[in-house]
Amino acid sequence: MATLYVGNLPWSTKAEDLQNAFAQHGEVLSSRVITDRETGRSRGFGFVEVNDADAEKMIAALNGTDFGGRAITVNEAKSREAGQV
DNA sequence: GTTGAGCGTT
Repeated sequence: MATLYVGNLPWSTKAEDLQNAFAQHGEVLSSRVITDRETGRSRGFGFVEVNDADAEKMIAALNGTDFGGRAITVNEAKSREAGQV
């Protein structure tokens, strides 16, 4: 699988919103919206875990597209664990 | 009741 970074999200975006949007373009394994740990507010970005074979297509399909009124940024995520070779 | 580049949590 692959992890996708999703940025420029509206404050009101939820994990299920990402899952719904990405599921239309590929196989979504899981999704997560990053919220402030101390306040609980959305940080305006998140991550979507998808099938590795569909990751590129989903990035191309959703990167720069309108989401809740904002053009979101979608890229392959780089992070703390897993996904790095 | 806010903000706007950036890469999360066991």
